[in-house]
Amino acid sequence: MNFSNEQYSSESIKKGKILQEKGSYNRNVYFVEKGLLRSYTIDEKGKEHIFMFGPEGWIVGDTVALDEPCDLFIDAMENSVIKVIDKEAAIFKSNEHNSLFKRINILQKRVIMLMSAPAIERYNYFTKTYPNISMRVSQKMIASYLGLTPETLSKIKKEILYNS
Amino acid sequence: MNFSNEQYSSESIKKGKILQEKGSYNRNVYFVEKGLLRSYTIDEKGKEHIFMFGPEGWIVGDTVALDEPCDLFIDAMENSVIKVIDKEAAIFKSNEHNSLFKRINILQKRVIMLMSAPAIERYNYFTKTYPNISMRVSQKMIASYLGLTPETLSKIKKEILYNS
DNA sequence: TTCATTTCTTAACTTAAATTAAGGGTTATT
DNA sequence: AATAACCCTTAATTTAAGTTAAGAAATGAA
Repeated sequence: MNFSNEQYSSESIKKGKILQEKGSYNRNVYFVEKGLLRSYTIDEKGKEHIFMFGPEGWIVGDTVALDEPCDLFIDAMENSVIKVIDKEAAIFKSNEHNSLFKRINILQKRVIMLMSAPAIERYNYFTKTYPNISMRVSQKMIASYLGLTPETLSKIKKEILYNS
Repeated sequence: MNFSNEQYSSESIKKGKILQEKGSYNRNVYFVEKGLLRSYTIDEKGKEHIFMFGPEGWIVGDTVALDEPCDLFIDAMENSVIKVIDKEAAIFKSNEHNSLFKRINILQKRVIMLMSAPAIERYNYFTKTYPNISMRVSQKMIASYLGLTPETLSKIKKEILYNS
């Protein structure tokens, strides 16, 4: 990675600040120094689906081609400090290979999970993978990330309590 | 990419040949010169879920770290000609950046689809994205890729006929 | 502090997709 | 050619998750 130092200047943004709108064109991605970003879609019914959380050290961005409209909204879930990075620089220069590779792996696991795991296992997988994030966001947000409704998530959590 | 020429020698494999088993360790990925590969998981119930199809020009591989067991099986769906490529070479050398970037984008769109789109839209998305592959594989395989049962896919196709 | 928003939980009901099962059609194999 | 193996479709039934609704808890704002 190594956007932690040099070259790019930090920017403080407030909770709720929108950094990218779905359908817009954006040459930037965002390195999170402090705080928490998220990327998400809104479907035809107006329902939000969180694609990724971006806590400290993460890069949040849309991997759509530079000349195509974005698939995702990006906003701040907490007051945050970020660095705005040119997408091309993030991809083609620097030692980003490893990071891209990790990103693919996370997505690979996520696709497998979404296709094959029932709600309860998705939740267990999430809490194992992101123990720190689950404390910082609402259940509604976790449900949105898992592709569930908050009601279903609530029901599942009760089940987990009883069976342990 | 550019594994089409030089350096790596081609290998002919028969339909059904297994190139990677879930849980094994594999330093290789596979460039498809001719034919069709697939990567897939098998869940606890024994059900297959196709993760990706790999027609001509694609690289099929597991993006898990080198020292971790693979998440996916890989096998040949048609008699194929492939090049076996060292995973590290594929990632860290050569002009793979662009390819990795595209791969992430495909996965990004797939995650969004799996979270937000009902069965019928998943099918429509698939036929648009892979018009050539849908002729070459069974409906069972397409269903597996979409996270549906063959029965559901059959029902959906009938609906599409009636509403057009 | 009070009022308003948003969040979480619970329950009844609905719905989309899975499961099970059976019959017909293809393709492959001996 | 005959048999087996697999594939596709259809229908009945079940199940997991979504929807709707309403009240309690928490959070935020005036």
